[in-house]
Amino acid sequence: MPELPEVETTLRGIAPHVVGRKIREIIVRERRLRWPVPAEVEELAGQRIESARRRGKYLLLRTARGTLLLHLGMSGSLRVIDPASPWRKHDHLAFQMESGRQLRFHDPRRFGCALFLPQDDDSHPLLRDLGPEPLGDDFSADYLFEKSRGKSIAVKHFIMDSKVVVGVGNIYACESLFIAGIRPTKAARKVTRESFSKLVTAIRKVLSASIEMGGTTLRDFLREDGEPGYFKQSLRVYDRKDQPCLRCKTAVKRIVSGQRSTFFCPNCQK
DNA sequence: AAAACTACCTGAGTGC
DNA sequence: TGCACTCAGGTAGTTT
Repeated sequence: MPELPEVETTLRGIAPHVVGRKIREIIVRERRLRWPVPAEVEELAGQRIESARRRGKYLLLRTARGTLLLHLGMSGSLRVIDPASPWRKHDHLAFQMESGRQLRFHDPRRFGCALFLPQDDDSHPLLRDLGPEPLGDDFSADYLFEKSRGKSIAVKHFIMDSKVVVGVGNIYACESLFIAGIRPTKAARKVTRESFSKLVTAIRKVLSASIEMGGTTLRDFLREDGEPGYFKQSLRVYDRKDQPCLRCKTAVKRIVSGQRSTFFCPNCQK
């Protein structure tokens, strides 16, 4: 599923094919995404895409007339393909570029969205309250420490809150907490500055490593689904219930926290 | 205000 | 083989 690294990979993959290029036609086959695709999206036909950027898991393609905001939800993907490619089930949108290439949006579960923003700034409600980028300078141990004071919420849930920091999904939250040696259920307010320091390092490490893997699949993902199958191999605790902890051999535990599967080593994570 | 919970959706997997 | 069921996931929106 598209986590932050995969969205970043998608951005890097599509950018050369869309930035500086004109959209000839926009085809909407299924308007019922998370929110109905507004008519303004189709009105971007004829516009040139001036830039492409990512904010959290949102992709923003700017034109002189307004900005296209895309989110891949849980099952979405964007591919640059030959326009003659047959429409697959769940291919909902297509952006036919004047270059001849076509950008196609595929999303079985339709948790993704395609919206129109009048301006390319972060004032839109979906972007306005987002926390810092985990790989940016504003994300630090001090920031997390201050932000978490007085919060009884589980630290795992805390770092998965996009108002706290963007792009940390269930899998990366589990992995980062394992590396940092922090129990996922620990109240955020009880996590020390030192532990947050380890956590920040861990989050950066996990995301960066994953982006690099995404980089490896960059060439393939234009053709295939872009699902990096080998990412699973590098997971340390996620989906490893009852298997030995890679550090101490204790059986990995699976619990449900905040209605999400949570994996941790009861010995290494205090 | 903060925390907890719900809804949205489909495909994969499981058990009968 | 097929049916009924559960689960996964991001996040906006609602309820406690």
